[in-house]
Amino acid sequence: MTLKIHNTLTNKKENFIPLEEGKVSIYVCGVTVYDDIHLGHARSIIVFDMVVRYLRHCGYKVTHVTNFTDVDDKIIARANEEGIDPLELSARYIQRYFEDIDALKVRRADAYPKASESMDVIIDMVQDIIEKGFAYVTDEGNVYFSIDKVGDYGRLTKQRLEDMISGQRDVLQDPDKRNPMDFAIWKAVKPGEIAWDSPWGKGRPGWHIECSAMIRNHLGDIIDIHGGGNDLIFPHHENEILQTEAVTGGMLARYWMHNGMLQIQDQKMSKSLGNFLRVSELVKEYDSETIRFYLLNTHYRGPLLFTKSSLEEAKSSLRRLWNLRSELESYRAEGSDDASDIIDESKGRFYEQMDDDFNTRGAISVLFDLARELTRLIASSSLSKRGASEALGFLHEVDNILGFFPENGLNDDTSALIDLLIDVRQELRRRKMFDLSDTIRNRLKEMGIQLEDTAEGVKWKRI
RNA sequence: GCCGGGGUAACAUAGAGGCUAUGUGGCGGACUGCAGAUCCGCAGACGGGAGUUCGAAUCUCCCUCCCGGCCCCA
Repeated sequence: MTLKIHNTLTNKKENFIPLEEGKVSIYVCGVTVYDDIHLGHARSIIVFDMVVRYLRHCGYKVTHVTNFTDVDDKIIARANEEGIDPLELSARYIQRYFEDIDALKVRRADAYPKASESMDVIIDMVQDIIEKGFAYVTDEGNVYFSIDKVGDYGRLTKQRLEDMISGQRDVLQDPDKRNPMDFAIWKAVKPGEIAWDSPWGKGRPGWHIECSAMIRNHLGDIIDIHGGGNDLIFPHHENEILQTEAVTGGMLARYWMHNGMLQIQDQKMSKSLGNFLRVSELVKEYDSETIRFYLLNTHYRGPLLFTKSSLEEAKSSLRRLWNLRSELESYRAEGSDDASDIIDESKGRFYEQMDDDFNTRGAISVLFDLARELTRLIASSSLSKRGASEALGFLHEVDNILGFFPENGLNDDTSALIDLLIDVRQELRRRKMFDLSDTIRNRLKEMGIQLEDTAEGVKWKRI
């Protein structure tokens, strides 16, 4: 079974073959840090967290780099509003970013380079591009990448240059640009802006160059996977390709992966549209597992329309899987069925789905099929101990990839107290004092402990 | 205008020529003091039209609607 990845470059699913056997380098475009991250960012972050987790599960040694754009027009504007230093503002949101992704159980990347701390490599790269004849310096100290120097513009975007020009917005163009499609790789300083010294005078990097430079600096000339939201395909990723290729003469990334947009009320959720849902708010209301489940319960490339009720639905669905785990953990009967055929088949199907361009939705369906089969065996006490622990092991594997299960249980003191309450309640029930027994159950439920009366005795779990 | 992704049962989503799709919700049943959980069963589908084929939700063409991108973006 080989992993297939949909490559935006070719628009096809391709067998994944890393440059160096057993190793994968992956760069995922991060955020511009001038505000809190929203659920749309979380989708991208969690999708690529899953991708990295899965690649590691497959045995690859993965190096994952994600950047922060901490020098940018909007950061400067926001900082000026607040009357603080732009880097102070970005530092604040970087810290919040980490708080948010930690709350979502996202595993940290191996490096988080910032534009502001990568000026040397950025300036070197700009210089290199100029020297190789792909960029020019204007009198005002702007450096533009010259579109006319490349023969095949639009490889990733798959559009002809003329078509893009005709669809262009009316933006104020610098008259010094030789071609309106030329883009800035270095911007000359304007009054009140943060700036760095460069051979072309004071200024700051263009948006696209930081990624090209940081990729090269951290991962080398060519990387295996480059990821990000599909709103970055043009112009950001297109231009990254041009810059890097101008310098290295080779390709930038072998596989380009782009996640679909999260939509809310039929529009893209976006900071600039102001229709966003902060992750920091969301995690107060929903556990991270539910949010992850919601986001991964659809294919990463498709659009996802957000509604509150679909998040509620994700919550109910996920509880089913949690229930399976706690049933397996507390399983005490000694049946004879190892369920090895069911478990093996589920594993096979699960990984088949994951290998098919990370089809988490399909993989999740397999989990529910398994849950039904297994709970049936549990209910009839025919599952063997061995089968139960086998199944639990698989759920553990799944959790390692998808992050769907919470940390286990309560400490022993607490569980001893719960057991005591259960004993008392059983006695009350025996005496048919149901109002009191129900009170205990209700109060425990309020505390997040669900009691269940079953044929095999009383079970409890966290909800 | 150009490029890309979509339209699947009440809802959210997989699937991609013939095989009972998954979840949530609904209805009926089993279990229960009640609740919960779970199991069993039922209903319900592939935007519209033509074509290819023994057979199309799946392939081809046309139409239609939605969303995204076209230098603010995950």
